[in-house]
Amino acid sequence: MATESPAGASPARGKRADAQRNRQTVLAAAADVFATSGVDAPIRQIAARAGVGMATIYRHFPTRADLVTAVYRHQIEACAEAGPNLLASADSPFEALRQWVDLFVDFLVTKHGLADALQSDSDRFAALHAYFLDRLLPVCAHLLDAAVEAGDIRPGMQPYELMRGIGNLCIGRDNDPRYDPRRLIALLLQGLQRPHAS
Amino acid sequence: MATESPAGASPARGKRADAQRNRQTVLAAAADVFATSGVDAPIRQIAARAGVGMATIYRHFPTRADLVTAVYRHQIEACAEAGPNLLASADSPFEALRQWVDLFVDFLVTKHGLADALQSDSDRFAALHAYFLDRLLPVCAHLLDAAVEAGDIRPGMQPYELMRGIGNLCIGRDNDPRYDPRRLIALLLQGLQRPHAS
DNA sequence: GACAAAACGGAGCGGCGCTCCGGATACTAA
DNA sequence: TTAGTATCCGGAGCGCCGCTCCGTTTTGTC
Repeated sequence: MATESPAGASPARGKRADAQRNRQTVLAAAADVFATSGVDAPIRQIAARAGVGMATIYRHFPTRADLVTAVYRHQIEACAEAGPNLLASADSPFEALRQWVDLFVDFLVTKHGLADALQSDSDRFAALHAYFLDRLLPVCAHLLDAAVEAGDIRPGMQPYELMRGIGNLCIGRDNDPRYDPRRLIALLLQGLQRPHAS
Repeated sequence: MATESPAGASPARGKRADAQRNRQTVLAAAADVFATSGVDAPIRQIAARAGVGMATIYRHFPTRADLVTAVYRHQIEACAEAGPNLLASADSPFEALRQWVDLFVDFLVTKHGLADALQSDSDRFAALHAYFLDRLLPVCAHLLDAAVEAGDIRPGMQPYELMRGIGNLCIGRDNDPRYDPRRLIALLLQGLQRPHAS
């Protein structure tokens, strides 16, 4: 499955030893810097943190999106894999959807500027956007379909629109007590529910 | 009312004639450039368009937010003033709220990158954020209160959270048929409605 | 140990935000 | 009209950033 993934996964096979080492070093440094300065942090800063030249970073991760993707790959995968599990364990498909959305939101909110980057109209992050969609859209679609089929929500909601809406709501300064994306997203999901008395 | 407004309104009184002329020239150029290149367009570009030095722009509009505010001031005011009118003319307070939100969304969506700027965590736009809030938050609060009092929606929604949520949903590339912020916002408002059968 | 392929590092280029200051310009008073 | 001055203008210049190019170093192989 993961012998030779396409977008900068871990193409360590066949690479020189120092290249592999540097790749890991850069990844660790980027994770640190992203956590403190956000995913928009200057490449120079990451390079300095890693004790490495800038060209090395660009060589391993041609686009900023590639670097961000690589740093958060595991968590995105975990989120994707949680979908089917939740569907099996939750009381209802709608409850599964709600829990999955919570997972997704928690992920986005705890990463400085990740949600911003996801919706940025700058094409610097296009690959990141694409990766999120490729990986998470099918999961979301599956959950939505299940909820529709169970009669929990009414049909018509497009997965893409829902995911972008959720992502958008997570944009902004963190830790503002006046704004909690979770409350609005809960409202959104509630608006999605099929009225019980119709 | 508007004899001497605080944040760069039209402090033309007492200024030299050329300064007033340049102010208008810059405003017109900025409106053009914003429309084509978005509100993040380089200051140099606006200066060139206006046939003016950069320092002239910074002198009249110290912050980018001041320039953006000045360019869109009339439309923001119109949106603010529409609130009470809609409340008087609509069939119900909730309907007035819905129409006002539509107005607000139309305004945001038709301005390249305005919504993005509003929620940007960069403090370059802090003043813009503040101006929107100062001007529109009371209107939104009034509409919300009226709708709550009429029993249209349930209480508890904070105006600030609603406005930021709407603003956030408007972020992103324009003219994507797969994503229409209006649909999600309609869903949000629907989730806000008091269930008719309790 | 020698050799070539692979990888590295940082100087350098263009673009941008913002400031600084010598020069031009518009008002005022005589 | 003219002289004088406060006001305003313009763009060179500084620092920061993304990204690339190329001389140098490291690694693996024979």
